[in-house]
Amino acid sequence: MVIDKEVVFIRNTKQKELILQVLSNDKSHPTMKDIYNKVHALDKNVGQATVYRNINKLVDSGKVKRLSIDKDITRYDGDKSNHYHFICNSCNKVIDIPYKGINVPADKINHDYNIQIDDCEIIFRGQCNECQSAIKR
Amino acid sequence: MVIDKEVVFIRNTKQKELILQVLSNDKSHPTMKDIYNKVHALDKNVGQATVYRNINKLVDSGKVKRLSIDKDITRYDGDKSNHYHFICNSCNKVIDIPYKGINVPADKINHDYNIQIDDCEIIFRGQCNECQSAIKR
DNA sequence: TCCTTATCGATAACCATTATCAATAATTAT
DNA sequence: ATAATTATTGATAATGGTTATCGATAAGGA
Repeated sequence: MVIDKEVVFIRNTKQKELILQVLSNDKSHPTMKDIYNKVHALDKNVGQATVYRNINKLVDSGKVKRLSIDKDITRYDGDKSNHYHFICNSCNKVIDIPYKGINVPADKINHDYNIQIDDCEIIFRGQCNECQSAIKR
Repeated sequence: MVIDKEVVFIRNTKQKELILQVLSNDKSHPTMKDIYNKVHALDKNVGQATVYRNINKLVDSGKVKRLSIDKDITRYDGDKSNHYHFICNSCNKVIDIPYKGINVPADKINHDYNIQIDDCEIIFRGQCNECQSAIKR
């Protein structure tokens, strides 16, 4: 439980703008390295610590989502549309699954468990089309 | 895509049995360290590499679930009942959310996206009761 | 323009996990 | 039972993603 969250003035920096710009509406589920490479290509002076720091800030402020999809590598999602993810257990391919049709009764859960749900991440795991075929063969 | 999955004979070992026993029906969402400590208390000869190896095998065989709940630390779940998880963004407390009432149309998604869903992990994030109160104050 | 200090860039430190390898023990064949 | 094969173990080194540190820089207010 965080009690003394000291007030800090947040500054806008070129680096932060650049990183957000690179992530905005990116549907490729990039890793930190992917993001760093893109950012660094646009500005050679940006270091990777800065990318880490700003990605974390963007996640904290809800502008970007951190995906827990892959145990080995953290991915980020700048796509703000409501959707979930499927990851193939064989080839690790990630597929976006739009929100529609999935009914998560957050209000009822909030009430039943006396919690306040701010976000819901759904991860489907299994076999993609190509890997199913490869196994069947 | 894995093609040449060579056939390997799997052996039953005391260590593997012990680790599964420690994890079975454990609802505390233990970390690797938690598990290692419990196992090591029961058998001083078991090394942590062995715990890592066997946990991974148990996850692969579906006997235990690896939870992607916390970005900083991997947790495991030996509770085989259908349920999802809520984690408090402030104090990192984990609460089990039973399956009932959440409708995930896996069959329809399988059909629509031509995939085969084997597992569905849902992670709710937000504020637990105690941390909500602390913030409101 | 000056002042305060959040942020930056470079790099060291941290730590969870995996790789390596000789020794051991589980399983199969004799 | 005994021997042979080899998956697994235990110890430890290596890996790699992320964070901490720190002097320098620059954002934003006075």
